[in-house]
Amino acid sequence: MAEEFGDRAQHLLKVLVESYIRSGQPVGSRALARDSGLDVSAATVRNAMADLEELGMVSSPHTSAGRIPTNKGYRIFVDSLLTIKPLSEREIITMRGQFGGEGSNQELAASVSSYLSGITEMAGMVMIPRTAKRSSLRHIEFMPLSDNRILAILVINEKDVQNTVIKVDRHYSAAELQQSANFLNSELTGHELFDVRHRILKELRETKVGMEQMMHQAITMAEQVFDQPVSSSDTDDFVLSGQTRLMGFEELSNIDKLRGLFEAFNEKQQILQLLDQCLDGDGVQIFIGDESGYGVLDECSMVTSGYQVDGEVLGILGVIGPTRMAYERVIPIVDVTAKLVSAALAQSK
Amino acid sequence: MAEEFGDRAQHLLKVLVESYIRSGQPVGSRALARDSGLDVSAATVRNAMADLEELGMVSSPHTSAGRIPTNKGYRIFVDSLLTIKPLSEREIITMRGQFGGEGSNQELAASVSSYLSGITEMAGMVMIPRTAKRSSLRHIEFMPLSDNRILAILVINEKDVQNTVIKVDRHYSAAELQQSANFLNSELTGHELFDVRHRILKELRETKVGMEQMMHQAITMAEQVFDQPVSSSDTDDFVLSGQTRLMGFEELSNIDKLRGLFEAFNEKQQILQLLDQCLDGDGVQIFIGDESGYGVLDECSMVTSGYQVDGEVLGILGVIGPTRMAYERVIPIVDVTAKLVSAALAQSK
DNA sequence: ATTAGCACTCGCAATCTTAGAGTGCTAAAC
DNA sequence: GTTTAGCACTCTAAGATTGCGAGTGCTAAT
Repeated sequence: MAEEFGDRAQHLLKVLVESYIRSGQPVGSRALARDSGLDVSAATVRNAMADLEELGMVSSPHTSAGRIPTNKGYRIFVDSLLTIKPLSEREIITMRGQFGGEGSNQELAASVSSYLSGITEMAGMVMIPRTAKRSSLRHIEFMPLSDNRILAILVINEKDVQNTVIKVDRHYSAAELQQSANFLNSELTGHELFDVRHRILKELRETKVGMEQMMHQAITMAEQVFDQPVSSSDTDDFVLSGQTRLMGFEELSNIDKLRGLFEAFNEKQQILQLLDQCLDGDGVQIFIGDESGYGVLDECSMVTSGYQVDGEVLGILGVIGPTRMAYERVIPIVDVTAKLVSAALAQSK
Repeated sequence: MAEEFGDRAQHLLKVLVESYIRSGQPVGSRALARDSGLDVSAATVRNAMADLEELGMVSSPHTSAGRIPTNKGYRIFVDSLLTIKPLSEREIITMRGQFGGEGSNQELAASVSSYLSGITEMAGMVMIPRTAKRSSLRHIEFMPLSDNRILAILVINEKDVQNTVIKVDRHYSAAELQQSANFLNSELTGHELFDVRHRILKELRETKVGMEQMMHQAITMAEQVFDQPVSSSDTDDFVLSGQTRLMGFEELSNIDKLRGLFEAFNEKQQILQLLDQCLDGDGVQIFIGDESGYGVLDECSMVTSGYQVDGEVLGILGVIGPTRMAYERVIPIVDVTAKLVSAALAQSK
């Protein structure tokens, strides 16, 4: 019952949010009555506003100002009131040109992130998930370093390369390492990283109990290589662009708030955690303000969508901007971008 | 003559700058007379101030405020008036513990940058120069990708790995690539990248006119690999930490200024250019305000120093902070850090 | 050359004023 | 019972006014 409110109230909320998004100013009853298209007086609107305020949808900054939407109000707005303006054919075509199949995943991500930032004039982000799933090992190679350390080079899929340094108990010659690599290549190449990590190594170890010394060493090394988080530096898998655009927004002119936000961007960890939550859902998802339970995003919203290959959500992309953003424009942009990226990935596979 | 001014004026300028750095407030004649230790009256100080103002060393924000140093005033201060407080033995020992010889150059740079930021409470930066000099090629390896593209993997020195994708005219088999790599390894391994790029390939091409097909291909590939800027992504060689700390400073509370600064940080290019200028000089160098001819650094100073191996300056590290920073503390910190990094690099070599 | 004295300037913060926007309530109208 | 008009009231934002304190520049005396 607390959530129930009539058609007119809904309509008014919609118009109010739209108006506030446009102007950034609290919306008064007179203006709202005029803009609503309804043939009601300002007094009636005032009554409705009082109800909406009681429901926690709107609030007024002070007694004699108009109303502004609360996070909850925004939530209702985007969930059930928003009329999305689909992109024109033209726009989609323009966008399609942006994401050529060239370059590594890293490069693609950077380009998409920057594109999102540019077109929405907010901050763009692309997360590249740990490549544990859907990534098959192409080749493995060892190289001796000083101090009993070995450089392992993994080639994954078609484009991506990862380097890991492991430590071993003694010095190995180049020839020995070559042998180990050959063995591992013959056993592991073509398998998905996920499988390699969770099954194959174990099997190898178990089945070949009496195996010769060399294989034993090889497997020990491999275990060390694949034990690490696959993406060598855990922070490489998240690209943020155009953060500075956020400095242009009124609601973020408070330096301390801005600072908190930028520090969060630098941490990455927390943002990634947030994005991980989106991995489950389907289609465009929206975080409004600190719904995420994450204080620094106070006056911000995130609009995200997963991109996928073969029907499986691989990663997340989206934008971060002020809560007061043009959702009806941003949502289809993020949506289409995710689909185009999915398509580009499918094609390059 | 324009630059000449007496001992007392110099002393007063020194005390003024120190006082302003401490308080951030314009310094009045009375306070300055008191703090100077000189047995003179405020009126005398006022006369001296008038002279200094004429010389462009100080200025007053408005008629009835005290004086603040201009960039030129700061310049004189750091060049000839500053008494540097050397670090205590204790502090140096603590610092020495920070930079273990572990990890790649990238990791070392990140750690140093972050350390500088932490201890100075400003932004730290470390530039890793293109590894063209002082970097010897350890190993080269090719791997076929789709679409006639080849992944080239370079191992440089002991720790660093670089990946480059090149395009070729036809498909090469793994065996063919192995052959090419073997050939190149035998010819190039152990040489410095700089030489490889500028001499050896050329020589090879010239001397072996009638060489067999395979070698020809190998050299063509190698030329493509080494033609690129050696650091695969040109932006990887600059690590900045703690930018957000800059948001805490009064003089950068202007959002637009801050935005310009952060955009410059994102560009990297321009900052790198600036740092390149430091490569020539010896010891600690200081940029004050927009001396660099670089507007966004308006109210900022950079304190930098080169770090070196075998007597050759390899890269630059330092800090960025407000012009009004505690130079007498920051300068020795940067100085010692550079020396410690040099030592750490020498050791790990 | 240095100093004391003094009039003067300026910025800052506090206080007050006014205009405008918008509300909440009440009583009448539909 | 919902809707409306009317009205008193509240609050803010923007100017205007004032007093204070800090600091200067000038002048005349030391």
